[in-house]
Amino acid sequence: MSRKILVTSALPYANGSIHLGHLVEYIQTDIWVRFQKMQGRECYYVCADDTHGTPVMLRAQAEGIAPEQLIARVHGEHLRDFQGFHVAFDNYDSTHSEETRRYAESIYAELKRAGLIDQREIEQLYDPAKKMFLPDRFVKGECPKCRARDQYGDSCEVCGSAYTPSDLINPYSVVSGAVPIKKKSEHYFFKLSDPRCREFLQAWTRAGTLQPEAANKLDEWLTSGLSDWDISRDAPYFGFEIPGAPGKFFYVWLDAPVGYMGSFKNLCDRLQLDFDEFWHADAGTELYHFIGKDILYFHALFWPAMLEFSGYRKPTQIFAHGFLTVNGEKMSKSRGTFITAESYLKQGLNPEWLRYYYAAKLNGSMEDIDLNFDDFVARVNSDLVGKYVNIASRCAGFLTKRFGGVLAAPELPADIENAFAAAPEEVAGYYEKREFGKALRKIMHLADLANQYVDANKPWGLAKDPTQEKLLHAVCSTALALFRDLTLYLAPVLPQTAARACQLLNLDDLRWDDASKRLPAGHRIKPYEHLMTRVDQKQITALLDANRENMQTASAAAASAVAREIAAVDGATIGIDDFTKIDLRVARIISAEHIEKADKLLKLTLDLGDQQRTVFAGIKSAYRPEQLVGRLTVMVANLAPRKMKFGVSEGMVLAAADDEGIYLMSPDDGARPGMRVK
RNA sequence: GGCGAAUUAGCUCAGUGGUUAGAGCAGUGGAAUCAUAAUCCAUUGGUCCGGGGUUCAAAUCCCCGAUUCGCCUCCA
Repeated sequence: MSRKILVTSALPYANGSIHLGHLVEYIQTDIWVRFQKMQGRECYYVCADDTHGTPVMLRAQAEGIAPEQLIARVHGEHLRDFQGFHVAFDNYDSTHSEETRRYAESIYAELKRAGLIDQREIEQLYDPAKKMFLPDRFVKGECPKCRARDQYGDSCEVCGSAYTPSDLINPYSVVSGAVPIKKKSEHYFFKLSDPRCREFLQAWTRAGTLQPEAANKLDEWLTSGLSDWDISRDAPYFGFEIPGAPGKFFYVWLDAPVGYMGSFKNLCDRLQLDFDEFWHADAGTELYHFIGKDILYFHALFWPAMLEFSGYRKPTQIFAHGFLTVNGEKMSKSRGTFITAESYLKQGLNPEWLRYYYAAKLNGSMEDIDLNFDDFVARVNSDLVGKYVNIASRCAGFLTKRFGGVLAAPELPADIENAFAAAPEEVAGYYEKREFGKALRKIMHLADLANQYVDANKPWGLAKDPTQEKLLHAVCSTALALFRDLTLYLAPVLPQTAARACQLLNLDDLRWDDASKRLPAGHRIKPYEHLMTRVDQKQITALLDANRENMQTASAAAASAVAREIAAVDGATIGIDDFTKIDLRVARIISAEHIEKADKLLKLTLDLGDQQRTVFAGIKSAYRPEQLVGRLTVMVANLAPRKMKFGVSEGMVLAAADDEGIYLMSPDDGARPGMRVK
């Protein structure tokens, strides 16, 4: 029986644009799905926007629109970006749908009936100005260990220590700037600590459902013990209200994976498919989730447990991939070092270049992959234009001009015949295992053979000799037959180029088993039009420049939004008395040195006129010590001394900072060390 | 701090006990001129992160160290 396969990619969050990091996953999944479809398998690829949660709610407020308006707009943007990269979902839905609500509610009801839902009171930080509970990310303050300022509620970026939001010194709400208070609330928990869950997960995670590295990671988590999972959030919250629990909503991570079901149900209704055939506990069909390694926890623990104890089938396998780095550097959403899908397309870069490059780097593991733009240019130009497209380009002209576009029977030398005959199975094996890099390596080796064949037979030489007419015809027809095979193998990666090659070859479509059938003598092709242009390094430069500009605009917009929020809250202002408590002094930096093992700190010695101070400043990323020595700056002179990992810091220097950089304060000319700043 | 992963040619990567460690690209030398996109032939290049060990034999297995990156739960 032919395989029936349901495939998902992780749902992108509706609070942000699709960037090149997201695309690794969607391109990976799309290639795999296209491959399965070419094999003639019944395969569906569904996805959706993940729409619920605090960030979406707050962003909609900041924009002055309803969350529903925001998610509708973002849904359109996301779908546009995916289509731009030829990611062909069978359905792209939203978690804010009746289908998803229904499955979320029924799964919850089943878990409750199974005795796996617990209720208990917990204490959390609460924003009294905004009247809402604050997730960790929305509370900032000073690190309890090293006193670094503006640290998130979970861990310190300066000293790396982990803690809880209530440990923060001088905490403030990122939303309003108000001081959070502690408040109790009743929460609902999925009892993952229940022995039934533990036993089930121990078996499930070792049943070949995960990559070996993922299974190891899960093993660590399982042996260290699972605690219950908090699945409720208090109003105000954009999401689904929990049945029978007014003011309580499903946590976004509960209904996000349920969105896979919701989206598929929506597809079933459109195409008259049988939902149960894919989701019934005993379903004989296959279910695969492509995810990033960062959300393994949710997909390999919570999600299968939810499905198991609510009577549904579990995923056949979870395919986790690594993160994307760009030119060797980590790209981070919050830092804004990302290139959006939209800007890539707007700059006129070919989406298939990126699909090819990612595919060349992808394998079945969760290792990170690096987008190195120099390598990108070299690889795309050499492989796709130089090797692959070149074969058609150098032979199709003869066929059109000399033979009316009609093919002769191909005549392959034995070694090439053998190499190509073995390819369909080998390449298919690589695609199936998600070893795309190996697949492309093999395909490019075949392209090399095809170019060698052309070179050995020199059609341009044959063309000058009227007695060689027949051989010229055979050679060009053979080369084109090889080009057809290569197109077939590349089609999952390059759907658009493959479609245009089909036009050239006058074929309706390409199926994998066509590889065994040569184009017959007498088949007529169409005139050659160029199939792909080269990447110009200048296009890359322009792309990088464009995203730098975008980021500045974006951070400026974000800053003004924060300013509006802060201005709206009375509690955020202080009186002059509060300000005069701070003793600010002009100081001269008389020495600055690196600290062994410190990632962010420099050790400064400051001259205050009548005394010297040692201050550790988190400015290593922006300044070299030799740039600092001798210059004037401003310090807080009456800050309590603080023991830090590398010594005692006796104050702090003032600097402006955002995601882009750190800028130390300087007084105008004439200021002298020790002068008070007020 | 604990645990884990990675480190191989200028670049991107293969290679998990067995000749003299490979590929593509880049570089160098030559050939070709069909292709408004290029190719073909030859070739330079390696302390396999460092050190120690096991073994007849180590890039591969073990130990120590360096660097980078993750994870260490209610964070998307």
